[in-house]
Amino acid sequence: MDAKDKLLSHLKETIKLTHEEESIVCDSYSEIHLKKKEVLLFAGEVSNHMRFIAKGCLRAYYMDEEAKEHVVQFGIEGWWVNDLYSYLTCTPAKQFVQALEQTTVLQIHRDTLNELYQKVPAVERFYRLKFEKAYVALQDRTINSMSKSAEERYLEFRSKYRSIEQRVPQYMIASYLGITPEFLSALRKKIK
Amino acid sequence: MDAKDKLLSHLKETIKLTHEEESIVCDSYSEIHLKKKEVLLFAGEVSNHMRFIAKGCLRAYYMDEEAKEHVVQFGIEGWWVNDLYSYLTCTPAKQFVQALEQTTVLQIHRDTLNELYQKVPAVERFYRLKFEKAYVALQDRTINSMSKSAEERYLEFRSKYRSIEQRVPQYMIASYLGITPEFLSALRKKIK
DNA sequence: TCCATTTCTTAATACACCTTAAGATTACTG
DNA sequence: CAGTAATCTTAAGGTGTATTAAGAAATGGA
Repeated sequence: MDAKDKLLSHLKETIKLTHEEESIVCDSYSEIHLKKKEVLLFAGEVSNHMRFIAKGCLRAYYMDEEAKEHVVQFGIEGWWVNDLYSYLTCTPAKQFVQALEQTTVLQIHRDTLNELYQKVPAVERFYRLKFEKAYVALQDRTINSMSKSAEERYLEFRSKYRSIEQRVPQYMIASYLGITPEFLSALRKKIK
Repeated sequence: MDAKDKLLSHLKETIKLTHEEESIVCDSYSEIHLKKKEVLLFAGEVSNHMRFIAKGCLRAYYMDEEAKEHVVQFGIEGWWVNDLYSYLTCTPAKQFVQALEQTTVLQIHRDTLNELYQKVPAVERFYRLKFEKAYVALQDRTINSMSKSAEERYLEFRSKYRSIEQRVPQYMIASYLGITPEFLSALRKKIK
């Protein structure tokens, strides 16, 4: 199954599309190939695309004043990864988006997407739901990180994203959880 | 200026409305009066309304497993406060919304709002932008709470929301910042 | 296959923030 | 205006997580 088929079947989990609409949709996205470690979006640029992972693995992260990296999100096949903040507000991104493996991304420019909303209204509904879910996930994470211990957060991450845990380096998981790699290592030892 | 005028002028900061549209909009919202400490939304209920504060002060908070309260958001005149998660997904709210002062709220039911989107398309745009901003604010907060010390977060809160700081109890600010009231008290002493 | 790089672990010490408990203020309510 | 409730402060001692430094293990490139 090629990248565009993956996108179509992903969309069709949520909305219905006629054959004609399917081809309009396909024509609107362009396919990007990334090597491991390649950066797709740099902080400082405006994120002008919505991005779908057809294959591979990405992370979004930002750098604080002391140049330390903080992982905000991981994504694998079937996920959307972006600096939504930047995309939605047309302001410079605070986050980088980087490939952690060789990765295929389908992306659509904001202008193209707005045209697509007109041509295929169901797509607007798809993205509205997408933004809502992004909000919900973020809120869960905020509440979580403020009220649970690092150990609880790690156990939750593990049960929720087992497939991701096995694909990305531990020090990035530590960063995602908001702890140091040393402390995560200690936690893992303790839990086992 | 009465409550509905406040809502209208708030909307008109972002979108344009004809006189006819203004009256359609006004008819869609209902006015609620709350006493201090009164709860507008209980965790467990589905939040079916978008809520605008015309006067007064609200907080949104949730309770963890140990029945401790965590303040998620404050709001004063001109703000929207809600459990957006619940509203957007029609699932039971995790948060309570409670008045911290005698408060006037204008609220619109989801069904009424969806009808209003049809009648006055500019309103849909208003809310789309509202949801985007809510996302952005939440992301800022998440990043903030994970990468900054309590002292930095407090100083930032103070400069950003001076008007709120003066209206709500310190122990709620501590809760919002994710620290204990005792520690906030110590911070304040140290800073002065 | 080997070397260089990346990633993970261990352990000692340090600090940010919490817990508990008590008392001091301040704000409501009758 | 007093009494009670709500809020804020102080202080001692404890815990979770960070920092630093070093070495061990895994991975990738030549």
